[in-house]
Amino acid sequence: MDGLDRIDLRILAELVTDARASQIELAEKVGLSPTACARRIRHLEEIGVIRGYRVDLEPSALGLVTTVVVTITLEKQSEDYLAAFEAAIARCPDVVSCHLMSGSDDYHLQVIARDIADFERIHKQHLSRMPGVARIHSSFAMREVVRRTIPETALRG
Amino acid sequence: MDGLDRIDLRILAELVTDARASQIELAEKVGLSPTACARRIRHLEEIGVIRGYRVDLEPSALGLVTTVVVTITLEKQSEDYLAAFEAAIARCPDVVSCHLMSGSDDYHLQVIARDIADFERIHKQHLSRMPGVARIHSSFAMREVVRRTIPETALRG
DNA sequence: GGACTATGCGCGTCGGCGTGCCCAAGGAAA
DNA sequence: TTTCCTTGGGCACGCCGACGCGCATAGTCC
Repeated sequence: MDGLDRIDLRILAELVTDARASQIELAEKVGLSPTACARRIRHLEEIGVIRGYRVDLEPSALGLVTTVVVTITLEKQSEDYLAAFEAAIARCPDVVSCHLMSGSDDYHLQVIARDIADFERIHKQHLSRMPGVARIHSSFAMREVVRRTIPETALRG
Repeated sequence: MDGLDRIDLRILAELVTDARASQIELAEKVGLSPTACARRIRHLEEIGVIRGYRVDLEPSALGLVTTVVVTITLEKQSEDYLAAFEAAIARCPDVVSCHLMSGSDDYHLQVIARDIADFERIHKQHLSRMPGVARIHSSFAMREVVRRTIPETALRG
């Protein structure tokens, strides 16, 4: 991975702040000419560091104020059980993150819903119908303290 | 919040896919004229639905392959304990999400590190020094199954 | 029927972006 | 040490396209 130098990281840091900055603005901020800057960006896109450019939406402004942390335990942790569950969970549109955890056969999910009633719907329609599930445990978030897309450490020269 | 109609949601869905699409491309996809489309986007920015535009980076391409779910319990849950902890955690650059959970005095965090050794550094330098912490429990993720910035449900007409 | 909101069209201006070429620095080999 | 080659940066040009404005219009609510 690490053909990235300080300038690349600075470019990425700027694009995290504002992905719509023109190459000219960008070039000024990182101390490069626009063409050199453009070349580096294209390179970062080609090697897959940059996956794309997305709008950053405010969930609460869309009525999504209920974050739930869900822990799911499977009945068995055989390959096919894992695969079946993961295929199913990937199709659940309310899930924003899902990780298979080590040290147990658990999955950790984050689900975002409109309210508690909406989460009940998600629970009934999706979570409780997942294949091979032994146990589901849900915890509601009262407040969001930190939200980031990537650790700041990653973009420090 | 809900002055948003189907067209607004379609615009947002397109911008989640590609925030660099020109207003002309965008307008075609949602079936509007460019000017009308631009007006709606500006409106969405003004009312705070759109927070900004960010590059989408691939953490693994930056060497960040270790996601850790951390649960932290405070000694006391008084106002000042919570405030002190939250101020401290917001300053920790490796934390990508932190929620105060209901039903207990726990915080749920997601931390992204380069590797296990890097997480040990984070643990020593930051987590174990947080004020008012009684207990820290860390679980390592083996695989990322789902990653989204916002539930797909939110943008369905 | 009047007012308001939102759309569509056409225009002009402005600025971005990409290309091609040249230059400087660093490394390797003779 | 000298020379060649490669890598990355800067400059200048020209084309193309986006953006924003103003106005006319349709649909809607009161």
